[in-house]
Amino acid sequence: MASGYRTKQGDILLELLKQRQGSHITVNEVCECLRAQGTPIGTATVYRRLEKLVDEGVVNKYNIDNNSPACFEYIGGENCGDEVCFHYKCEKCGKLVHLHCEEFKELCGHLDKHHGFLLDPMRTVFYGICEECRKSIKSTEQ
Amino acid sequence: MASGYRTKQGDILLELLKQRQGSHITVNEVCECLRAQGTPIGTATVYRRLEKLVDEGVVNKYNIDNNSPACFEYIGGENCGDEVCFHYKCEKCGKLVHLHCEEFKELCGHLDKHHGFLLDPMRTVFYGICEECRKSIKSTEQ
DNA sequence: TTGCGTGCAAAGGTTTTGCATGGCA
DNA sequence: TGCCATGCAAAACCTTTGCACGCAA
Repeated sequence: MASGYRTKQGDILLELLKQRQGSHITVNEVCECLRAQGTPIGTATVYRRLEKLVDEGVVNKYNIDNNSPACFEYIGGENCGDEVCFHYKCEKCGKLVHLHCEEFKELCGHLDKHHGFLLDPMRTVFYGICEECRKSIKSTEQ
Repeated sequence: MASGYRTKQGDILLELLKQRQGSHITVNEVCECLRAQGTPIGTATVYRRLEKLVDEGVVNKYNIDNNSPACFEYIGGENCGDEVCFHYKCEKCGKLVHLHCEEFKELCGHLDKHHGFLLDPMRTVFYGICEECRKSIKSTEQ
């Protein structure tokens, strides 16, 4: 899976990502963290390594907005187990949540059979409003 | 609904968007089209007007990638009718396609009932590989 | 006349790229 | 030793912002 040379920087980056498993981190945050802990890595290198990790399926990349930086998250092919794993992002509070649900297997099957489209759950993010924000909106607006 | 002054540029932009109904267009493409037809509008103005139109619900904005420009589409509250409208983006050829399908109503309903999540079809994009690219991959790789 | 809309240019921020250097195998 | 990875700086790109001017109401 992993191609190319193994480098110290690669290990450092992967270690940080693993520590942050379950949450998301931007390239800028990665660089700041590494600088703070005394193991700085160049920005370009971080981008290049992350791109490879995304290709390998070890890391997910989320494009939340066009103007905010991309978010990365370690998944290691394990986090979501053998279930199909989706994410949804709340447009109000910004929360990103994992979803494990059989329903989505059906969705994948449907897209495959009826639309010829092979869905990539890793990269697909549902946008909308989460339960908590819906409650707070209701109680505020009325 | 529409607030503020009515201007010539606003009419021109809206007219172009209506002509492109059913497809997507970037800010850059908008500017080039208008320049080509002899009615140029400043880039900043296009951004500002589109932002308003998005707020008014007349136009949809899709952030497909972090590095590609945002796509805009005229809907006028009508285009997708009462159907739920989704998009999928091919990770290989970059194609962005509309989907109209009852299946997604069920998906919305499921997310609502079982996960408390109010899906925003306007902003949700499915990523994966389209039919044509799947065929070409098969014939190329093997 | 008032004040929003426009257009130009500049700024802001993220991501990519070129090139010389350093490190892995 | 050969080649990929790294790091710095510069470039590229999309989008936003400041400000003076023009136009709608």
